[in-house]
Amino acid sequence: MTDTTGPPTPTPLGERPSFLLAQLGLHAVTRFAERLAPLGLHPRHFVLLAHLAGGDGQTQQQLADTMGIHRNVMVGLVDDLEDRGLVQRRRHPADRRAHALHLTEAARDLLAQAQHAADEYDAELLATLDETDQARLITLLQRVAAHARLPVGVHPNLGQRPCDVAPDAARPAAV
Amino acid sequence: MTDTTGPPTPTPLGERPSFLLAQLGLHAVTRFAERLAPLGLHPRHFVLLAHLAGGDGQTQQQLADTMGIHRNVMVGLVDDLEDRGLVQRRRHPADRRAHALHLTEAARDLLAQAQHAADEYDAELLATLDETDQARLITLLQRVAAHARLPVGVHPNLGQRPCDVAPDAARPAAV
DNA sequence: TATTGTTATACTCTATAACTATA
DNA sequence: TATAGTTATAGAGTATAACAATA
Repeated sequence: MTDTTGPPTPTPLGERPSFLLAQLGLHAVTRFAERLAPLGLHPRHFVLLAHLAGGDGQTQQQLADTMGIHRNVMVGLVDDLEDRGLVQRRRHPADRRAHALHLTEAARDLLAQAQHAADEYDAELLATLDETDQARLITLLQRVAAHARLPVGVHPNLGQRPCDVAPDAARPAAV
Repeated sequence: MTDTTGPPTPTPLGERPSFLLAQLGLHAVTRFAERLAPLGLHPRHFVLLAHLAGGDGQTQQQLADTMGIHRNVMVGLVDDLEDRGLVQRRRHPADRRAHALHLTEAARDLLAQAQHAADEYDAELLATLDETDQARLITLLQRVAAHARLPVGVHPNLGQRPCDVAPDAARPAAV
């Protein structure tokens, strides 16, 4: 059968996994950005700090590859964080072209607060599910992500415009 | 306890539901846009056509509210589809300021193809899960979306730049 | 010749505000 | 006065290409 007339009842958007994921993904990143804004951090800054905390001294290019963004964008992100005294560009011991990025103590304090805010938001996002279903959902999402060959912990477009993080604005607690 | 030092082991990004949703959401909308591109449709066009198929004769403002976008953006979307002969702007029977939007037969044909492409993509996206887990994931996502008070079938930022849909390009099949 | 960091440019998308014609 | 549609404008974000320093 060449079914060119289409199915009698098309799948509603609210039942499409792709649509649900797109809708929830945008919502999650927007709300998470709102939670991070009081700390003066953009979601991308959070991801950058988190990745850097996993290994000090990485180059900008390495971090850009890890985060799935272009090195040009990385320049601006590091500029922001350096202006705020959260990261330092030091001489790379082995390559004089590259910068070795290092977190400051203030950054580790602020990152801990950001992780706490993220934990709170994640809990609230899934608050309607019991613990079993929460774990089930996370596992299912991880399986789908793995099947799509998405790198673990990498997300290039984390929140473009939910908040504007001026280097000299809104940092009530740390720094 | 004022836990300002943070937890000893921060939650990895790959275990955060907010991060997984953001990552998968962007991935889904990007890949879906690629599937739709051969039809000359942007995801937003697809959503517009799908909503309009549910009720012909709506005004641009009504559709914009339904889709969660501004009426200014709706103008451009309707322009695209009208240029391609997929929708018609007719006189509204009750309000001479408004346009009554109507789908053409070509649009219904193309929409059926797009729905088919969406079904195919959704199936592939979840191909790694058996039927039980697929249904479970969709239900869990719907519950989380409902808890977040997300309107059913509404997603404003559906794919900004994965493909550029020129009104006079790339329409192999219909129209 | 290739690569790191940087800067400049153009392009896209969005948000805001205006304008008109109707209500 | 408020609303539907339209247009224009400015802003943010991105991508591409170049450049200097170094490998």
